[in-house]
Order: sequence, then C-alpha cells, then structure tokens
Amino acid sequence: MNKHTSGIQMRQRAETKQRIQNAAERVFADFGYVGASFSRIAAVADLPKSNVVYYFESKEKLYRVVVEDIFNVWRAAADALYPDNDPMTALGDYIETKLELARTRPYGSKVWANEIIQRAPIVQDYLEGELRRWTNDRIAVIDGWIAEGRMRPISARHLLYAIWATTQHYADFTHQIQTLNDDQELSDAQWEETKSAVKDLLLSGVSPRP
Amino acid sequence: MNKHTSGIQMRQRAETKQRIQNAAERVFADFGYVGASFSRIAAVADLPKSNVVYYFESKEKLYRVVVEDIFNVWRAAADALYPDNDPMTALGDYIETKLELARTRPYGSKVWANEIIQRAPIVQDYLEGELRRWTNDRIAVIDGWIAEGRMRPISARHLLYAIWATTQHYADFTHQIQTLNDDQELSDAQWEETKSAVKDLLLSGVSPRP
DNA sequence: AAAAACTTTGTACGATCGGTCAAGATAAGT
DNA sequence: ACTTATCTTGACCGATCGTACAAAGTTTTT
Repeated sequence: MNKHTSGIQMRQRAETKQRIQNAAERVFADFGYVGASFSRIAAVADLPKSNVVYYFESKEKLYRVVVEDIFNVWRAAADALYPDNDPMTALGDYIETKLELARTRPYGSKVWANEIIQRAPIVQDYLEGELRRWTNDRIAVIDGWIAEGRMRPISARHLLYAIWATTQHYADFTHQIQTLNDDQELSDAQWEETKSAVKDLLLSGVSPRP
Repeated sequence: MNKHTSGIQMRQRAETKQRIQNAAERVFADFGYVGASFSRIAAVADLPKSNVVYYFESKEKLYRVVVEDIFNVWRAAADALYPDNDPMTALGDYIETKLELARTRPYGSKVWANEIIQRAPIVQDYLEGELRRWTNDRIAVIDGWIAEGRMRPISARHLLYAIWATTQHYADFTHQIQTLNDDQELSDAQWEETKSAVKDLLLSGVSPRP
C-alpha cells in the first residue's frame, strides 16, 4: 500500500512530479491542450515519455493539476479584499499582487486563459462551484464598502472583471507587449511603472467624490 | 489564367471561401491552432475535407487569413482616436465599438488571443510591422491631447493596454462571464450596462481635474 | 536476505493528423 | 462543338498522437 514512505522515494517523487508539472505548464501555455504532447512535455522535463505518463496517468489529469494550481494561487491573492480593510488599499494591493503573479507565473495564466477560451472543457465544475461562490463573496465585500460610503457606487462585478482582464493581460499578452517594447522584456522599472499606471487607471474612479 | 471570371464561379467561389473562413474562425477559437483539424473545419462548413484544402492550400494560410481579418476589423475600430476629436468622446466611442465587436466577433478575438499567447508563431511580422506603427500613432494622438491639457497626464500606452484587455476580456472570457451570470448569455440590457460600466471605470481618471 | 512495492524505460498499437493525387464533374473561353 | 480551366470528391500516405504494457532496475518492508 501507499504508506507515507518517508525515505528517498517520497522526496524524489515530489521533486519529479513538480518538475513534470513545471514543464507541463510551459508546454500547455505554448501549444494549447491539444498541441501539448507528452513527448514535448517529457523533452522539456528531460525525462522519458513513459515516465511522465507514470506519474500523472493521463494528459487530462496532468492538465487539471496545472489549471487548479494557478486558480488556487489567484484565489489566495484576493485575501486583501476583506470587509475590514480600506477599499483603496485593498484593491491596490490586489492589483499589485495580481501583476506580480502576471510576471512570475505567466504560463499558468496562459493555461487558464486557454481553458476559458475553449469553454472550460476540463474545469467547468470549478467555474460553477468554487469560482462562482468566491466571486459572489468578493462582490458582496465591495458592495458592502459602497453601502458604507467608502467607495463611489460602481459595478463591483465589472470592476472585478476589469482588474482580472487588465492584470492577466500583462501575462497572457506578454509577447505582444514585449514586441511593442522594441522586443525587450519589461525591466524592473517598467513593471513598477505598470503597477502604478494600472492602479491609477482602475482606481481613480473608485474613491468617493469629496 | 485567373482572369476576372465574372460568372457563376466567381460568386460561388467567394461565398464558399467565406463559409470556410467562418467555420475556421470558430474551430480555431474552440480548439486552438493544433487542435483545429481540417476535418473539423470541413464538418462545420459542411464540405468535404479536400475542398477546404483546395481553397486555402494549407492550414497555416487559412489561419493567417482568419487572424488578419480580426486585426483589420479592430484597426478600423480605432478611427475615432483622431487628434481633432474630443478625447473623452473618442475614447468612449472606441470602447463602445470594441465591446460591440467583442459581442459580434468573439471567435476572432479568441483566435487572436490564442496566437499571442503562443508567441505569435504565424503573424509575428504583423506585430513588428503594422501593429507597432499603429500603436505608436495612437499613443502620439493621446499624448497630443495630454499636451494640450485636454486630458489628465496618464500613461497613454497603459491606457491602450487596459482598453484592449478589458474589452477583449468580454469576448475571450465569455464562457467564464456566462457561468458567473448563472449560465445565461448577457442580455441586451446587460451589454448596455457593461458598456457604461467599462467606460465609467476606464475613463473616470482621464478627464482633466477641474 | 527474500519478498513486495515502486520506479524507469523501450516497444507497440489503433486513431487521427496535414497534405497529395487522380479521376470525374462543371463552367468558361474559343 | 470542342478545348481548356476550374471545382469536387474519395482514396491514400507517412508522421505523430495518447496510452497500454512488459521487462528490468531500485527501494522498502518483512
């Protein structure tokens, strides 16, 4: 039986699985679900194809792990949206965190985008369950802020959508942005500029009019 | 030689090509470049596979036609961004047009998104040529408005990115938005609400402070 | 140290892919 | 009317796909 074998195997097992998952995230992002083949993933992970299959059993299961991972990371990023917090600070922090994830986890974002574009054939249950509940909760928080007069009355739902769209754009459309930046990656300074520009654009309509 | 055969053939030729192109746009959007097979496109167009190949020669050429089409449609939508126009009106019109295209041409938007996510393997020349020139032109127009004091000094580039991201989000992430709308398509009223909410969010930081 | 469990890896298989080709049908040019 | 060009269609090809499987190697348990 699969006890918690605390030896070399268990540690190596976790490492190998993670290596495969990282490779898979890249390949799924670069080629889409159908275009991502076990042979390509195996090549990136530098392992035999059969070994990849051994650890994840099927392409769909491997894909699901990748998608769920980025979803959980994003969910944690929204902890700042809590009733007690100051609206402007909380939303600003959320945007900053989301942009940092766009920079550090662009492949995950791309995989998610692909999945949604293709109508969530694999993770539709996630959308109807966790995402729907989670979104409604955040909308309730924002509406609460508005009711207390701490925010100008704007559409909480569309504000969330605009934040998602804009922050994820810097991950999903990295290549376009880079091309328009004379084929250069964004520098540290440019990322800081991006953060303040996005916060300025999205939040200047948020604070209540004096 | 391919003279301008003005008979039945030419008219039917155009119709058939368009039918294939429409089918291809859907299938490329739904399955990605690799996942879109001739057989699937042919099935949607209700034609034999060989016939599809006959009209477009290769998958890459068919794909390129689809991508260039949506790009040209978007470019025309930005005609409003012209120096003589009023900034708020022009940007508002641009957002509205772009959102209408998100509603009427979601598949084209998805194909573009897919292409960029995958690093523009097919249309990179477009990005470095037309898109770069065109973007810089629009930035110059916005910077002109700012210089004239008709707009608050914000980053023209990031404003453009935010408009692209947000408007295209309503096309590319239609499925997610629909799921969060209790699995219902957005109604006419909801699309109007979307338009005003997006304009409100993106443009409330644009007009110069009195 | 023997047995059991887990991991690695190469091989094999049916399905599907993009694309070619040839033969027959239809329309256009003369 | 007859030749030529264009269109339609099914059959076919080599390559690659996901994944099943067996044999060999390694670690853990007894």
